[in-house]
Amino acid sequence: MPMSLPQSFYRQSTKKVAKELLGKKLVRIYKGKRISGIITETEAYLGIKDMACHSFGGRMTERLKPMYLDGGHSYVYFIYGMYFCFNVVTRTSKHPEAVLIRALEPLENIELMKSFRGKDDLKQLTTGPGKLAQALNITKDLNGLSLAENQIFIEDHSKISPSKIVMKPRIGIDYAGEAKDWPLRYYIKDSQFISKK
DNA sequence: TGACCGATGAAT
DNA sequence: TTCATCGGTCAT
Repeated sequence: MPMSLPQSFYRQSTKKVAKELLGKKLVRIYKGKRISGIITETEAYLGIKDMACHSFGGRMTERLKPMYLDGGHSYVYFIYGMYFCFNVVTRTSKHPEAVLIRALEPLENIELMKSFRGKDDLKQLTTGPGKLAQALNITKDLNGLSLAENQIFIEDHSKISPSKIVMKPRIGIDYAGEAKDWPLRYYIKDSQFISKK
């Protein structure tokens, strides 16, 4: 029986967590059913010194509260008036950093994902942060939760060797000054389930 | 109370 | 490459 990752996993450096989340399984429990996928793409957001990060400069508002929880909590935010993005909070409450989950390879209850997405194409179900949130029915209800609880959590699955991890600049943050070029986007080389090529 | 805008997606 | 999109956020 797989177990969800220990709290200690999330309290490591944000870059390390972002890389090591690749190959692990994101599990959402919906009405008693498991909806899951293998994490194929992530992005690290490095807190107060990272202009692309919501908590840049130490900003602290109602929306950002989950980022100031200890590592191992969820941070779900709403964007573009229609999508949710799912993040894993890292390190400790003194460091408002997180990892955005950008893409999954569908695994369990794929039919349920198709119905939530309103699409049949496997490649269109979870290849993007907004898409995967929709496929797993992730909404604001799941914001600020401990990943040790049983609504949404992450299980160990397969180890991705460093040679299979591609590093690139992050998506959609052109406004972020020098941080826009930092190679904080990670994905599994040759995976068919990536948000952009 | 309301002006502003985005860690996107889909179509082209 | 372009653009629809609109609720939430945050400063007032």
